[in-house]
Amino acid sequence: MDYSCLDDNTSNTSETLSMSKKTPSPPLPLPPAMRLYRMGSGGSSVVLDLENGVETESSRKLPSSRFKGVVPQPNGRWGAQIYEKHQRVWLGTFNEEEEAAASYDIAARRFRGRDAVTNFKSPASDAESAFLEAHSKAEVVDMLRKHTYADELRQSERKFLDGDGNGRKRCEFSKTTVTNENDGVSREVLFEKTVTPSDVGKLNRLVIPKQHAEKHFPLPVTVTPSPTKGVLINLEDRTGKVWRFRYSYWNSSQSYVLTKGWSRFVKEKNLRSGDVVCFERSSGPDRQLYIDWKVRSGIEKITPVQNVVRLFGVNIFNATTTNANTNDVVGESGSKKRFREVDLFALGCSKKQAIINVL
DNA sequence: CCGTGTGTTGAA
DNA sequence: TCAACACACGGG
Repeated sequence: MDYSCLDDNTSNTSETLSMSKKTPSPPLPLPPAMRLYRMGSGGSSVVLDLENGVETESSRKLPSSRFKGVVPQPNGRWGAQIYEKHQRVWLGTFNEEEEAAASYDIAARRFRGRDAVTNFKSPASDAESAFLEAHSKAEVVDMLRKHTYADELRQSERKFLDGDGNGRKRCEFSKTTVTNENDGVSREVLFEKTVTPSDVGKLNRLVIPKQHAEKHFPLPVTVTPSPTKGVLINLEDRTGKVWRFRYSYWNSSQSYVLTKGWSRFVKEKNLRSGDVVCFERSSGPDRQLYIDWKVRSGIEKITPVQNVVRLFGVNIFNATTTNANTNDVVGESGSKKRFREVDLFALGCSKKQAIINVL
């Protein structure tokens, strides 16, 4: 948690050399079938061998990463770290091994120059090099840890393109939901979904159309009857905020869903049925995922929206808002979970029940 | 309670 | 410099 060890004055700007050394080619991917997925956490974690769905209690060994600077975490996620001055600098934890590897790469370039040995080829554009130069090591590390690097990079490039170095208040949002491409770092639009009433209702889940889910968000083998707890995915929105959702497959309804975290998104963005959510992915090596939203086209509304939360046509906002508002202003932490519970209480059912109702 | 990331060690 | 391993600590 402390970057005190980061000495930003160390000479590292190896901008002098333009001719790049060559970076090692990416390691060979493991055959998916041979991969082990971990469940649980801490010392009591158990390795689950998806090959035959058997817990191999014997092997508590964590799987090594095939990437430099990447270390496994007990819960199946991946940590990224880089060393400098005999000290480890923690770069954060990530769901995907490649994500962690890409983060290491970024740190390596910032710490050791653009010719640093990295996991992936991408020699970093001039724009990105400049961006790295413009930020301290601590700042870069912070962005990596908060998973905001890709977005900050994009923003800086947009600002640059807007000309007028006095980038005062560039009126963002002018082009609301950009299915942007020429945004410095390009993004690929994976798919969009017009949300249904139940997507924004009490079920606290978003159904991802099967075709899109299987194409873009393949889950690690739905082997065994054991209900996979799913995975956590991070998506960044247009404000740079990172959303973490649980993504899993519900056998009972044969559907792919975003669950944990989704209702919070719905609430914050005031999503209503008919609105559209858009999933995008950075074309860069980071493969950062993005989520965007736009209000239902057509009916242009005045929708003050803020104080109305309809459920079955009933505005339940009053039942929850009082707390929500105060908590929003005050709280920070600990309060949010409470909303959910209050909401559910108002509905006269538990979360579990809510889910069961779907099944 | 759970996950993060630090403490630590030994190998490269 | 680096990854492996164990687990203390802090947030939710």
